[in-house]
Amino acid sequence: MVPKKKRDGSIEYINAMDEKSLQLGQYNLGKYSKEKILSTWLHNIFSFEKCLDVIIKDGIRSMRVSSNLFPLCDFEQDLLENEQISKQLKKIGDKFKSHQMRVTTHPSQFVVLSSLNPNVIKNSIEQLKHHAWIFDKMGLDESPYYSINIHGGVRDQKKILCSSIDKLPDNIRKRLTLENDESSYNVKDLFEIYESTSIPICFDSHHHAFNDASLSGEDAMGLAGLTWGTYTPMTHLSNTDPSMVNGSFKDKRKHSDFVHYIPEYQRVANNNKSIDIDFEFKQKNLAIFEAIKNFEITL
DNA sequence: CCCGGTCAAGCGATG
DNA sequence: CATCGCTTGACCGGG
Repeated sequence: MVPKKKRDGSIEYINAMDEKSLQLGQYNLGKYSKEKILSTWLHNIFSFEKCLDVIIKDGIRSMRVSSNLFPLCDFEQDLLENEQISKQLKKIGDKFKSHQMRVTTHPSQFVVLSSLNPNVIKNSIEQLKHHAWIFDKMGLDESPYYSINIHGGVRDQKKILCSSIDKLPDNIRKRLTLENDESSYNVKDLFEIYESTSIPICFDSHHHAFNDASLSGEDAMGLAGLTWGTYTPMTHLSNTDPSMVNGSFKDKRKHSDFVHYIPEYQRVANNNKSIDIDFEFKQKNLAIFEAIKNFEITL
């Protein structure tokens, strides 16, 4: 988020990432020319670099790459092979590396490698290929340090999940991480997947509260930490909004604007640099600054 | 300008 | 059984 002065002199914070989207319905009506689509994509990746500059200036060392930089690219694959796009992604990748930043991406909820429908798996792999293509273009190593992070998907389908993972191309599989979710795959479930596939577990302390496998947060994070080898484990942090603590599952899973609570084990591990944390708060960098003031957490 | 309705996809929870 | 929510909201068409 960056400050912007309004006409009346007051300051409001706006999203530094000005991302444009395109709609399939409009596309199918022939409303989008190739030029329009390409210019939207270029707008997004130039905007992305501006946003990255803000993050770097803030001293934040981790950034999530949007899954929507190239709307409708599934239908216009040829347009992706473009000199300007390649150059800009390379430039962004170089900037990430020269500032020792950790880069992650979180493909959408429609990526389900454990689906009972083979076509869903096929489409999921296409999505993952696209994310891996972006990381390749940025020149980021094939390692979970630069992770493509997804959820386990359909509950109780570990066999399908493992066999889908085994079939993934290297440039996806070597970057893949699995995150525990609130209802289908907890940390113990994902540890079983790890034993068969070597896919590291991205521990989410908020999700863990909903689906804890009878493990304390500390033990769950410890178990997830065993799956990372020499890499610093990535973890996620978010909170239920205090006004929602007595609400329904739906209300409680929603992420708050700012940080209200950091589990002590996660705070300590962050400050001694044995884990990294992705802050999932709606106010983004503003939430991080406020947390530094309020919770003795360090960048 | 501003507003309300709408927007590809999978899945699980909710009322 | 329709709707909502999934880190982050944007686009479109009509007033």
